[in-house]
Amino acid sequence: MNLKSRPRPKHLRIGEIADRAGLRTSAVRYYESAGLLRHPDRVNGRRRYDETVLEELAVIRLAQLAGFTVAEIRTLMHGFARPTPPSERWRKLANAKLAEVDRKLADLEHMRIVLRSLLRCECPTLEDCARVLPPRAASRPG
Amino acid sequence: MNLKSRPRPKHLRIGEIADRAGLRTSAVRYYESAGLLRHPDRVNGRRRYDETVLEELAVIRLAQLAGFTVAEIRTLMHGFARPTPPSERWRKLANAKLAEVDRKLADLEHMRIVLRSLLRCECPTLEDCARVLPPRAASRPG
DNA sequence: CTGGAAGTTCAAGTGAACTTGAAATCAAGA
DNA sequence: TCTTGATTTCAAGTTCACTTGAACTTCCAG
Repeated sequence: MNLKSRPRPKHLRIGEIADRAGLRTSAVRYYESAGLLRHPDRVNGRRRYDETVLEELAVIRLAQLAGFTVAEIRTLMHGFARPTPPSERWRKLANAKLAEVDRKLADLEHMRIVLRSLLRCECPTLEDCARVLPPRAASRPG
Repeated sequence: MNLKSRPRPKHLRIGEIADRAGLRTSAVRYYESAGLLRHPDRVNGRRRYDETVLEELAVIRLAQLAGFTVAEIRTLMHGFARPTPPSERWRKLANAKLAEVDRKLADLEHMRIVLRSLLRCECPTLEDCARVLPPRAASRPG
């Protein structure tokens, strides 16, 4: 039989996985405990991975770049009844996240405006600077 | 003497201060303990304020709207040799903050781009979505 | 066999800006 | 006086994504 020709799955320890993914081993263990990665096989108590875990870590990274929290990534990866295509998974989560990102963007743009005006300030006291503010808590217009 | 005509400083308790500022009393105490507000007079152990504290709270709020942390606000309000005009105080802090805000803005813009592309995803698996990512940790280009 | 690197678990620490809880005190109206 | 509500202090909890520390165990080269 052609046992040799079949590429047998190299078993990798957590240190090598972490290195290849640019993570600390503690992060890999954390992802496992947080339900992002499933429990890998163990050899004498130590985790043994095959290379597919690197793809799962890449998914995690992609989702992080998109701003998703660990809880959201868990939903994304394991929170759907079986064969749910990525398109639907993303749609379920990305719209809300987009709205969230847009809110944060607006906040930061506002900060920029405030900061620029503060840099042009000529008030005699700090209290004078603050007098331009709306009387009370009016951060979100009713 | 015209004692009546002189507006005597109404002494306000912490609850009223908090209400007028749109804060919780716990926040006002926190600001005091964090060195943003000085220790007010006490009557029978309870804090008594005059209305000027509302202006200091307005300064705090302004600074928060600009994105400053509590530590930075403390510097702003009490971290300068005495008669330092606001212009100089703001300048010392606002430039760095502006750079910080711009970095966060860029991060969020990037998230937006990623999210929009995910919403257009047609990959058969999540792992395929992630294949477009740069091989390893390349978040900041060298 | 030995030493050191790498692995294990579990609890606790990090930072930011407050909030909450507990237990006690105080003011004021019925 | 009773009772309610506001206040006090202090420590600890909250959220997030990990990291760190302590105390062991296991693997591997020499």
